[in-house]
Amino acid sequence: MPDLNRQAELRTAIELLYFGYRAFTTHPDRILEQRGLSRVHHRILYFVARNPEIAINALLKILGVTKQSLNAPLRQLQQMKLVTVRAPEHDGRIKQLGLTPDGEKLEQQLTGTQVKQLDAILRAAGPRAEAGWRTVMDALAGRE
Amino acid sequence: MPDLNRQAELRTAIELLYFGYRAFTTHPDRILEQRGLSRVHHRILYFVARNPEIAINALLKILGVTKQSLNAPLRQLQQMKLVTVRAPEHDGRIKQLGLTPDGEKLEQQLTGTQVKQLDAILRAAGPRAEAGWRTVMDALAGRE
DNA sequence: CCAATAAGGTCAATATACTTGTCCTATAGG
DNA sequence: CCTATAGGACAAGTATATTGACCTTATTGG
Repeated sequence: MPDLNRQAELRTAIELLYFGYRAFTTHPDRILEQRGLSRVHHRILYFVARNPEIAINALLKILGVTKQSLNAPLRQLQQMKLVTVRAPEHDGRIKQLGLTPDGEKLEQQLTGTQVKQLDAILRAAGPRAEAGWRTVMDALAGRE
Repeated sequence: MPDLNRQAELRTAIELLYFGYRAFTTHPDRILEQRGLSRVHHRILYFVARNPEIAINALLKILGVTKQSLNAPLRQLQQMKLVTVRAPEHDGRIKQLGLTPDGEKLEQQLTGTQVKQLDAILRAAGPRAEAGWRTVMDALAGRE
C-alpha cells in the first residue's frame, strides 16, 4: 500500500487518465453527432481501417462486445455505404469487412483529429516523454 | 499532416489510449456490478472524496453532465448511506456533499484497485517514464 | 420590500448502447 | 451425415445520457 503522499500523486494520475481520455474523444464525438452516428461507429470504422478484411468475430473480440450489440451499428454503416461486407472464396461462412471510399474518408476525418492532437502533444513533449508515455500506456493496456 | 510512418505510430498511440483506459476501468466496474452500481457512482464517490463539501453544481461541472442525469445515481448513493448531503449555514441554497464511513470504504476499495495498478506500473516504468507520461497526459487533459 | 437570480429537485419523453437469451440459416470439415 | 463455426435476428431489459418544462427555496441587489 503506497503512503499518503504517493496516494495523492496517484490520484492525480487517475484524473489525468479520466480527463485526458475524455478530451481525446470529444472532437470525433462532435463530428459523429452531426452524422447521427456515435462512438461505436467510430470504433468499427477505426478497427476495420486498421485490419482490412477483418471478420465479424475478430472485430467482436477486439471491441469486447456481443454480436447483438455490434449488429445494429454495423448494419447502419453498411446501409450508409461506408462499410463493405463480402465473403472470401475459401470460406463462405466468414464475412470480411472493408471500408468504401466514403468510409475511408470519414474514418480519416474522425481519426485525423485525434492523430493531429496526439502529434502536436507528443512533438511538444519530446521523444523522451513520448517513450515514457508509451511505456506506461503499454503496461496499462496489458502488453508489457 | 504527419507522414505515413508517423501516422501509423500515432495510430498505435490511439490504441494504447483506448485499450489502456478500458483496462483501467474494468476492475472497479466488476466491483460496482456486484453492488448494482455503475461507473457514474464511482465517479461521484471519487470526486466527492477528492473535493469534500463540494456543491452539486460544482460536481456537475466536473463531470460534465446534466443535473437530471446526476440526480438518480446521487439519490441512490444517499439512500444507500454512502453519501451525505447537508446545507452550510451561510447559504441555504447550496448542498454540500460528503462521504459516510461506508462511502469512504467503498471509494477506497474502488479507487484502490486503480491506485495499486498505477503504482505498480509507474514504479516498474521508473520516474523518467512517469514524468514523460504525466507531461503527455497533462497536455491531453488540456492543462498545459 | 420586492424582483431577479441562483441552487437544486422532479417529471416526462427520448436516444443509444449495451446486455442475456433464444432461435434461425448457411457453410465447413471430419 | 453430423457437428462445429460464422453470422443474423428478435425480444426484453438496463444503464446512461439527453432536452424541455416546471417547481421550491434562498440569497442578493436596487
